[in-house]
Amino acid sequence: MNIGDVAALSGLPAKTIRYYEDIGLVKPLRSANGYRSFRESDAHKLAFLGRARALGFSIEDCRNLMALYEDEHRASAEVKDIAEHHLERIDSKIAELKEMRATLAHLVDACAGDHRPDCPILADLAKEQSGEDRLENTA
Amino acid sequence: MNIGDVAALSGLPAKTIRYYEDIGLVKPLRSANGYRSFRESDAHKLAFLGRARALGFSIEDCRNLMALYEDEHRASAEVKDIAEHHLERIDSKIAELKEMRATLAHLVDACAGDHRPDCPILADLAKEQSGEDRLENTA
DNA sequence: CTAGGGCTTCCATTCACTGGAAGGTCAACT
DNA sequence: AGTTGACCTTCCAGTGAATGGAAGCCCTAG
Repeated sequence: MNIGDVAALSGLPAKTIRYYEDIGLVKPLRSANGYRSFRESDAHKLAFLGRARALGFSIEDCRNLMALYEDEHRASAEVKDIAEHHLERIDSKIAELKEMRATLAHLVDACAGDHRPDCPILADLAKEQSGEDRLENTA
Repeated sequence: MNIGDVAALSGLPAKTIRYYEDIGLVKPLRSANGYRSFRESDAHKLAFLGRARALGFSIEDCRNLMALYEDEHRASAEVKDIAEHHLERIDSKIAELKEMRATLAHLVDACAGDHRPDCPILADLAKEQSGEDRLENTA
């Protein structure tokens, strides 16, 4: 299979597949003409990577997950550990975004959004420092 | 004020402040010794930037928000527009993360996490393509 | 034999910093 | 006067995970 074929199969852009070879995630063979030659197993790996990335795993996580996948003697605990850590990262990211969302939604709500210059959003961004900060600076 | 002082005041690392000067977000004066010399207004700007960034606005958004902040004849509608777009981005990001979270939590839940190699997480990542994909490829 | 599509490599760019090296400056203490 | 040590300067490189583009092979169809 040429790169275009695995790209179609895995749903990954050819560019990305080349990049994955660059960083050692796949090691396709080479045809006589210099083209990358992908085996079934390479296509399978790439699909695996695509799904892991879609779940938000980092490349390093993917590397580790692949290694575990290929290790018949793995302990599922190791996989679960990676997944649980990732779940925590997702959760804190969600929490962070929700907090931003809450603040921002509040400000957007308060803003008239008309032709006049008065704007609670800008007022908030420009406000003097909050309680804790003021304490620090006054101390 | 030297850079360390505004860093303390704004809560931004000195490195970041230099970077902001680099990309034209602040324009501190220079002392005879070559040190950056920040006015009150610069410190104020940096605090503004810090808060906007903390709300997740991109640097380009920050640039525009600053410009609006400094424009007495702005229409609050312009500010609100930027904020609403950002709110949408946040919402779709949250939705995306929640979806990941749901899938991942399900898999983590199903995984024994013991010494045995059997692992639903890996099984899912390695599975043959899903319904839609199979349709596409069979066609 | 030429046009096109697919493939190759290499380099630059993205975003928003961050780290580090090499060196100048300044205030304080010996 | 000398020397720490904290602070400041510039410049270059790296982060993550690709993505864009240029220049140039390769292969097939017409």
